[in-house]
Amino acid sequence: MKTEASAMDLLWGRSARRSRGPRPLLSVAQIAEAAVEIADAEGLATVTMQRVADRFGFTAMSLYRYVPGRAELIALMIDTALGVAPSIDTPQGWRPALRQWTRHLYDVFRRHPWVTQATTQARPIGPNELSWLERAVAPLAGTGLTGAERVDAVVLLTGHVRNQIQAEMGIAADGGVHLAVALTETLREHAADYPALTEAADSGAFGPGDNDGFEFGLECILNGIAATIAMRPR
Amino acid sequence: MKTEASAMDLLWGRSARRSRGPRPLLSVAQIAEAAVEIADAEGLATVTMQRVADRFGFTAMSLYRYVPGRAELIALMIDTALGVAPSIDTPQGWRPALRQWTRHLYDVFRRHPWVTQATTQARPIGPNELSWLERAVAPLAGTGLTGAERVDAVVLLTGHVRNQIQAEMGIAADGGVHLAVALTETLREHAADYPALTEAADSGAFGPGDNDGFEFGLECILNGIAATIAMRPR
DNA sequence: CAATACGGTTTATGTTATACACAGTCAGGT
DNA sequence: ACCTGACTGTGTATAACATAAACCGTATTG
Repeated sequence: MKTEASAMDLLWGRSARRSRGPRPLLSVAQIAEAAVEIADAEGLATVTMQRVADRFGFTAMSLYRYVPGRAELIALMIDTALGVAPSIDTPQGWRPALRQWTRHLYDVFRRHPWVTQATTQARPIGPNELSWLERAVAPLAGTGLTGAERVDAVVLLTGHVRNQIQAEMGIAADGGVHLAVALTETLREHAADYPALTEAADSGAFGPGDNDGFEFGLECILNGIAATIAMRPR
Repeated sequence: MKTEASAMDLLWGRSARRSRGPRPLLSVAQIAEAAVEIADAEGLATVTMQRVADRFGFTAMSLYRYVPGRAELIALMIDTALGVAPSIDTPQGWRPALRQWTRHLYDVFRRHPWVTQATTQARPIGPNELSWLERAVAPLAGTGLTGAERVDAVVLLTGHVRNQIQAEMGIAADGGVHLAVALTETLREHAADYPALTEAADSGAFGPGDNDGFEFGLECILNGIAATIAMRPR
């Protein structure tokens, strides 16, 4: 028999405590943590049931006592990696609060870059992930935005973080060469077909310069939210 | 022998035309198109070399004459699915132009939802993908933004589209139940832990209502870009 | 015409998730 | 204090997958 608990049950700790047979030597949390460590070190693809089990000196199959399958394990990994959302210590309005929140999220994603890959598939939401949502939606109360819009605004910020991390991980990888080089070279060859990009590149768009896409985008979104709020009746 | 062309060579059509042996019965484009059809119909995971080859009545191995491996095939699929970027027919400034561009991109992603999964890994950029970038950066020329910022702004929009599609594909999938239901149910059980979210939900955040996260976010970002431009010296 | 490069196939290998049945082990009622 | 049965971890097996290597016929080129 394998675990019958759904991913949702596991995430929300609804495991029926069975007290009959031998005591389990592992726990779902332990397994998830080990998997996260592997993913942090060598990427999501290298997280196999085998490797996780090896960490404990167990066989791959033994993990199926705790987790229904690999997909559910990954869902657990995400919630484990996110951890509970940090509290925000700036009470001066929604703007600095969201700025700080976004930077916190950015840090987490930088520590666990594989999360961007893992979160692309449909998956259940765990308590930690929900806590992040909660902390971001809270400061937007009383801004005149509807509940739906408050959530949408937060989704916007999350998307920015995801996208930024991905870009940093190197959107282009042609034999290990960095995006900047690969793209600039390609652009040089096809300058006629991509005049606007070429012009942007010439003014230093892809250089390793002081450009910080994350901060630029963050302020941009915050400006946009502010503008949207401003045109709302209070 | 297999194909020695790199993904970049394939994408940019740098295939050395060999005229020696028998004529190829397939083409890289045909293969990519077939793979895209499979992914559209049944998801990226079901795109195996076997299934693609079956479409032509060939063996899986025959594909390796055209494509170095599965990763390169996926890169080709992305560029094929994107297609060449549509031209923008509104010359009234960058705002409507970018709005239209983003909606176009949104449509493409809706037609090929698997692209969001595929683009999470490091990959080479193809001519079509670059054409999309080009069309979006162009209207931002002369806005006072630096080249780097122009690209950052476009990346922002792309991230929004990606994120939105993903959300639509159902961030939560607990046995086929939709995000709205699953989340609202979870929230009800833990209302005390997530007060702000509960409040937002009560005001209709997750209902199937008239809320359109895509349009909200889009206007938000455009507002933000406008605000950023406004505080630039001309 | 002969050499050779090339397209497609056959066969094989290593990796993966996972199904299934078995053996040891421990809790709980008697 | 015992059984007894539920539950845990293991061994073995299977199927799907990507891909490597060797092979064979064919069509082009010298």
